[in-house]
Amino acid sequence: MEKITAQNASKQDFIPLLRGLVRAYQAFANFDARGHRDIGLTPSQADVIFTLGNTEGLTFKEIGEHTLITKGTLTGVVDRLEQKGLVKRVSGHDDRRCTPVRLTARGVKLFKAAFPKQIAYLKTRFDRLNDNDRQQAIGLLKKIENLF
Amino acid sequence: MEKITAQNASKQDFIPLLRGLVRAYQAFANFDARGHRDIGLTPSQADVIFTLGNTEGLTFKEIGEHTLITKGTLTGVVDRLEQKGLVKRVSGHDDRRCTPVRLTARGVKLFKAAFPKQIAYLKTRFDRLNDNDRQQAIGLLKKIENLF
DNA sequence: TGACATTAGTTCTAACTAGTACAATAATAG
DNA sequence: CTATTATTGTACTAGTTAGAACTAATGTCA
Repeated sequence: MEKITAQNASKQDFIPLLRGLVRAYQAFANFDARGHRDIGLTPSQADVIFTLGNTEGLTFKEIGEHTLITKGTLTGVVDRLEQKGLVKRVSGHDDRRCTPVRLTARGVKLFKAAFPKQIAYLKTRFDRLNDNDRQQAIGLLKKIENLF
Repeated sequence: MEKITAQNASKQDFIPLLRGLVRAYQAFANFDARGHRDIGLTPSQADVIFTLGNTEGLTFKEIGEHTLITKGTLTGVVDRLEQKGLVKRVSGHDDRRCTPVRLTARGVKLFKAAFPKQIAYLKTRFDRLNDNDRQQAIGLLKKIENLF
């Protein structure tokens, strides 16, 4: 139970875990982003398109909960997707504060082409991890998420 | 070996792992950022200050390798830290392309106060994970990093 | 040595990011 | 019913982000 100082702080037992989490995430995120770039979408834009796929439209709140994009950011992301003609804001929700967002015909077309392609692209790498490791990792990552 | 379609793509075995990784990282990053905000630093700025602590100065390349901040971004981060008087660019490196960055006296003072505090803050949460889980997670995260 | 490639850091751009403040709407309590 | 409170999405800000083009300095090789 030694006091933490500027000298010994880096030697805490949990630091390798912290660094492992950051590096694993970054490695994945960079790889994922390379796939999106071929489609002409940013990671956030792809995240929204893929979330809206196979739905009849979702509100900003729902999209945000699924993608972890905060609402202030989401306004801009949806703006750009709307400019590209891939989604549209819809009116007529029971709660008039809510604005559902739907894929346009072009958005659906892009979704159907790009989503399976991106999943297949990711699968080539994730498949290198065996079932046992994968299951263990899922459990441990859930525990880590719940620490915070 | 079924073909991946827009319908079944979300049901691939690796998706829960992908989502677990993203959510664990985000939960950690948000918690970490709350700690930095009390110091008046952004996560990237804190990352640089903490990397420079206990060194005689590091080049942009070295800082980038440690923090995973790309060089284009790092220029701006160091600019702002220099404006705050926390770091300074130093000349005199053997390789005249290199620009070492050092903490100023104020930077050292901030580092010595803030670094142990942030580590202690993170430790309160990471300590809730037992040794066995931590060791397993470190190994699995390394495997995940190496997938990409 | 001279041509060529590589590396370090800067500059610029488009986009994302969290946070705050705000307006419109809805829910709740008295 | 009405005052207060909470929720939804937008506007705005400062800062981060990756990528590409660029300059200066270094390394390589013939």
